[in-house]
Amino acid sequence: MNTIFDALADPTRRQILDLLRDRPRLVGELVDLLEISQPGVSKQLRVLREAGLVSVRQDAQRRWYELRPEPLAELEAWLLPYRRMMEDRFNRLENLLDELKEDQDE
Amino acid sequence: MNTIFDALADPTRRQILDLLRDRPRLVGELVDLLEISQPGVSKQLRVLREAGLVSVRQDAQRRWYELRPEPLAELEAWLLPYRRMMEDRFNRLENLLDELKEDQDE
DNA sequence: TTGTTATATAACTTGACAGTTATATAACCT
DNA sequence: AGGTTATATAACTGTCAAGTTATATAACAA
Repeated sequence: MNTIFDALADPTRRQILDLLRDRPRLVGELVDLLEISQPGVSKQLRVLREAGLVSVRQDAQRRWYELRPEPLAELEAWLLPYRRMMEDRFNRLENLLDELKEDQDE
Repeated sequence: MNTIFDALADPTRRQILDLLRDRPRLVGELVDLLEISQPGVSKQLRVLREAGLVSVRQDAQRRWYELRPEPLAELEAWLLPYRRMMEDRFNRLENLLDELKEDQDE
């Protein structure tokens, strides 16, 4: 279940995902927008496809790549316990500040 | 700003973070729990330290490593627009199902 | 057909990085 | 001091993956 983290580890792939957030795009469009070769883009799209993060629709010779955000739920799930920790820490900090304020008011 | 994704890309580092969620730990404890050498652990701890994900407290020859979840907020921020997409998709699906149900009731 | 367009795949190169062993550092203990 | 414990750093190795160029595939256009 390593694959989501792997897929997101590469900045080019994250850039592709960001671009696909606007709308589906052809490979050629992505090649124009990114600064790597067409086979390079195709390779990254393959990784994203295998991670389930994009889907493809064929249209004659063209392929429309579309974002599929569902697998990111796994990331969210991983983050959950850490988010709780962050909230706890934040609350503890707030309480501390409140106490300091009360001390000052005395 | 690539560092958070990089830091989380490696499964050993994620394992370390998970272990530190329970409580701060000594390097030696982590060495026992993981299946890599002590220098290997120290190396990953260095990466996590540089990403701000752990802090260290020295205690004689020992070093307590503690989780610092704050930098994960960056990940959360990155996820935000994707989460919105997921919610939209989910809502659209719900509406579709509702409509189907209505059609059936007629 | 033949040529062109759009994308994928193969083969290769290079750089980065996770892990290793060996060694340095430095604080403790007797 | 001398030995031990805990960790970090250095130097090395092997693997993997991101990018490249060259080529294959396959759908369209004339």
